[in-house]
Amino acid sequence: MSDTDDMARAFKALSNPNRLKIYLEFVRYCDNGEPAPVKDMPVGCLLGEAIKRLNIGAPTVSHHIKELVDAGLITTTRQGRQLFCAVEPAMRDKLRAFFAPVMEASA
Amino acid sequence: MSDTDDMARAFKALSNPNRLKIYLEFVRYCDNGEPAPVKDMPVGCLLGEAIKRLNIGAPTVSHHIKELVDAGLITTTRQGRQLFCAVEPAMRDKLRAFFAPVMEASA
DNA sequence: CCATTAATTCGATGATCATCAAACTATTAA
DNA sequence: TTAATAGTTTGATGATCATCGAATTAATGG
Repeated sequence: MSDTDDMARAFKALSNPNRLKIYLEFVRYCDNGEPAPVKDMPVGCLLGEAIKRLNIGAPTVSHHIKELVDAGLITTTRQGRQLFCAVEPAMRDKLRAFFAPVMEASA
Repeated sequence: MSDTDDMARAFKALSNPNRLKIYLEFVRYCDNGEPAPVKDMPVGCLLGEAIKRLNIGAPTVSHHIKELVDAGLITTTRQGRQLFCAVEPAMRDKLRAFFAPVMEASA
């Protein structure tokens, strides 16, 4: 698997509008510019609220979350019956680097 | 169509490995850090050489290029029987901004 | 005009996708 | 131990996708 293929896989994970919105919820929650950003966010929150906003069922959200995990974009942990998600910083940085201007990247 | 949907569409266009490679050829060619970067690159070049590298047929490349255009990632012009492609700077910047850290984006 | 070249269109095919409803598992609470 | 809650799995369906071969259009060169 080439590096390009890794990127393509990440893009595929972000190519579904609902999945992108879910990822963005996590990004906003985890990377909001605070000195020590909160790392985790309960999916229960998504299921309870965001699902209604997105108008998709629980199985679909579950599926989307797994896709985001498989693409290396987020990680999950479980606490009791709740799932916690966190943005994977390595992949986020990879994406940033990918779109960084060539001039800056090679400087 | 929300801004998020625009992004999702761009990601979808980049989610196919071959299409991503084609786009990257254009990016490298158009945005190589030179003061006045060359803007255009003949697709004929792709068809002649890169196609062999990618191992896909001419109809497929033609299709991929149209997808990149529809997603707003590149533009094309025609000269004689050759097609010329250029990276769309607005969309490239949008993608960069999308992955820019929140801290920097709001500074 | 004819042949060649560059790219597109068409039609088809097998593959993957997004989503759902129903059934299920696991955890908590009464 | 029963009920409720959080999320997952399964199986299905209609939709979209990537790719191809064949036919097609458009431009160039003899």
